[in-house]
Amino acid sequence: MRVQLKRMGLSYDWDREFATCDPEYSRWEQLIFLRMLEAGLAYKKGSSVNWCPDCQTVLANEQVEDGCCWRCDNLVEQKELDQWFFKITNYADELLDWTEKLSGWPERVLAMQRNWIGKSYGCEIAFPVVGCDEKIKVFTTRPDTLFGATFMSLAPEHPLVRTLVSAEQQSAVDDFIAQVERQDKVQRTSGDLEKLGVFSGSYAINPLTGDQIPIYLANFVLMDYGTGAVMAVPAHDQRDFEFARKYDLSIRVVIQPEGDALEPEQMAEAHTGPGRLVNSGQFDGIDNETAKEKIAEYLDSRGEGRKTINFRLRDWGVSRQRYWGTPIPIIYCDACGVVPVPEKDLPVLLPDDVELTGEGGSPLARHAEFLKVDCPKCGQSARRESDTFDTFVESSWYFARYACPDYQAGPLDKEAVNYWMPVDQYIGGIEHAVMHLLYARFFTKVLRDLKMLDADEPFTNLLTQGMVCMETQRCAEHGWLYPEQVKDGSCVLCAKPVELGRNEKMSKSKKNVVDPNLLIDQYGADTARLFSLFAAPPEKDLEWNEQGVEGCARFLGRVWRAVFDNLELIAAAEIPSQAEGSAAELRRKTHQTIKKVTEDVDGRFHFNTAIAAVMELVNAIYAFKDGAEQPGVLREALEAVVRLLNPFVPHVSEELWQVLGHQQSVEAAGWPIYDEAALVADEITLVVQVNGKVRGKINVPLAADKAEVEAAAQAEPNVQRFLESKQVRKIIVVPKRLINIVVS
RNA sequence: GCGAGAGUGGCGGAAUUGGUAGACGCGCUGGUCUUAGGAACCAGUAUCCGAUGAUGUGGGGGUUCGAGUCCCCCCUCUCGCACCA
Repeated sequence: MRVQLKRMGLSYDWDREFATCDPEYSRWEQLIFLRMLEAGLAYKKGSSVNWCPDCQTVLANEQVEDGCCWRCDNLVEQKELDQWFFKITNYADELLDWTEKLSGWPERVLAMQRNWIGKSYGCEIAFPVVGCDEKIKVFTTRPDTLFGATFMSLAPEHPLVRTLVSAEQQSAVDDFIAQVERQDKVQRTSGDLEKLGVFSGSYAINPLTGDQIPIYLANFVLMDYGTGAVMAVPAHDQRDFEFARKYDLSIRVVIQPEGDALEPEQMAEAHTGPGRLVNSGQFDGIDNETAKEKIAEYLDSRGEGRKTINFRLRDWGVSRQRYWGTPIPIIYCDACGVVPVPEKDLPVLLPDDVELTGEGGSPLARHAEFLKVDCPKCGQSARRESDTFDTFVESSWYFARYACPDYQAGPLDKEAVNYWMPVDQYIGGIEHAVMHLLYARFFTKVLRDLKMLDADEPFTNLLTQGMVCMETQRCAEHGWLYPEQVKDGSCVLCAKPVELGRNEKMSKSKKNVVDPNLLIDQYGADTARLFSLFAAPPEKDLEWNEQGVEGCARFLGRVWRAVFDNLELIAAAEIPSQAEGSAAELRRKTHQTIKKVTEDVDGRFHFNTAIAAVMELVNAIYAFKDGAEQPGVLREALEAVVRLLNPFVPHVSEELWQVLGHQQSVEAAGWPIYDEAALVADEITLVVQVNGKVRGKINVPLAADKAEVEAAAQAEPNVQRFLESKQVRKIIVVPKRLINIVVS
């Protein structure tokens, strides 16, 4: 990896290099964990967790994509396990608030994070159960519809289900739960799943109407959102509406939209929009937004409910049953319980003699020597934690450690970290929008609260670069083919015609890949660099295209020849401070290009247009025929090309800089500065429009005033044709750009 | 369903503040040089028309002297989230 990065000529500060599996890095990571433990930001609890049977490990919610493992794409199961968690929910509000302040981040990443955090304002309401002391708590964002709650839906996993089921309904409920359990989580949350439920046999009491309402179990109610119980308002919630129709439950309209009169029997769908309250006792006539407040206050005053805020975000489960990862520095003692590893014993290192059987399960859990440890408190024999941290923990603070990679006295040298952090410009793929980028933000806030650094946020500006894509190719007999396995549209193995597939992200599995080493061997690192910057703006996917690569190689050849072909001519030439005639034009182009490239690169990252501008300058150099008269201007132009290209093609530009007669590196020459005076021409071309359509162009002196410009425009022969027998009503002059003559 | 983004030549893409739409590159066409060209250089290349010109940035309206750009409605695509109560 390092060799390849160097081969591409990338300028990393290798002095700061470290690996997150270095013992020193583990030591400080484990120390951070111990501090989090003391601060109550890390805790252990038994819960239902995401389990990937293929990886044989637990996954955080963020790491489950469409019900599948983010790494291996296998279906994720639920499993009851004791796991370590980080209290990211403590920071839910702050993480959310800052999404409004991170102006240097792409909106879609912020939107994904907001979505993930999922803050919603609502009300928690306690429903008494008939013939039982228990109350069922529900979370709702619509307390205004409480009078319309005609039944209740519980998640099948709800802890009160066992208490609530009546003897008559026992077998029906058991069947239903078994049926739901058979469905995996993807099916369960797929949206078009048929809504199914079963009556529990018990009734709750609607605290406002006093009505007894049946309690159902429903497959669409999720235990891990809200309280796992829902007050069902069929008239004003589509899901409840469908459920009520299916099981013939009563529907009560409590919100009437303006100018309409809803009747339960005639409704085809729930009314979820605004309106005024009806059938709602003392709240009748109030608009529903106001009613949300009023009813919440009323419930609060009677101790039956309170306003709450609910988050979708769950705490970050960090235990992994993998070998590769930082060991969690914890010891379990029969006498003392959960004991943190003392600081002096850090780091807890992975044993280097584990057996990787491939059978699954953590190899550490089977490693007797690793597990065996004496309790630091009582000295009796105890057992080490065999789980390791999610590797996202490592990537959550490495950027801060880069500020002080050799610091010995703690995880972070606060002074150095405060100097470097936050990172001015962070670059990463969009795939980490709600994993790495959320965890890194969380960790930064934790480290701040642990007084290890001062930054609130880790990354001021974020660029989500696109992926490199290429056409896939497939042979009926041999499957996916590497590009070099295709000759003239046929498979080299069997000569069968090759089917062209979609443009997809380069991946080994689909064989649509380019080997960087071969690419560098054939074209050189500079061509590879130039193409990847020129083909598309960095945030877009890059379509790899062999002909485009060749075009870039061709351009570098053109630059090379432009220098060598003119070398003799410019050998003794000095850079001029002004020029005449065609040389003045070239000089203007040179300085305009310096300006354009500077502005495109600095902050805008529009490398493709910057490179295009240099290409224009090179084209102008080829078109320039008066080099013999003013060789200094030619030298200036060629040197500008070389200097402007330096960040993109460092090897070629360094070489050419020497050829141009310089002793020092082109980098030492610094970035070129444009001469403001060289940008302006004496004469400028203006577009003349008549009624908004281009009818001609005129050349006028730069200093021409408005009256002169107007006169010249109207004198243009082609323009005159369109002015004949027309009345000029208005003339708009946009300085240095155009004139629009409005006629009737 | 909700949220975000996008839709411009044969292709990748430009147009930064409302001011010449299509920069630059690929591809294609023609030419020069050459034994040869898959090298290099030059010219051309949005569409329609013989031409002055007309049309043209997913579709339809609007604001404006002027709209790819601003506003409204609609269509399509990509990404993310999703029975979130």
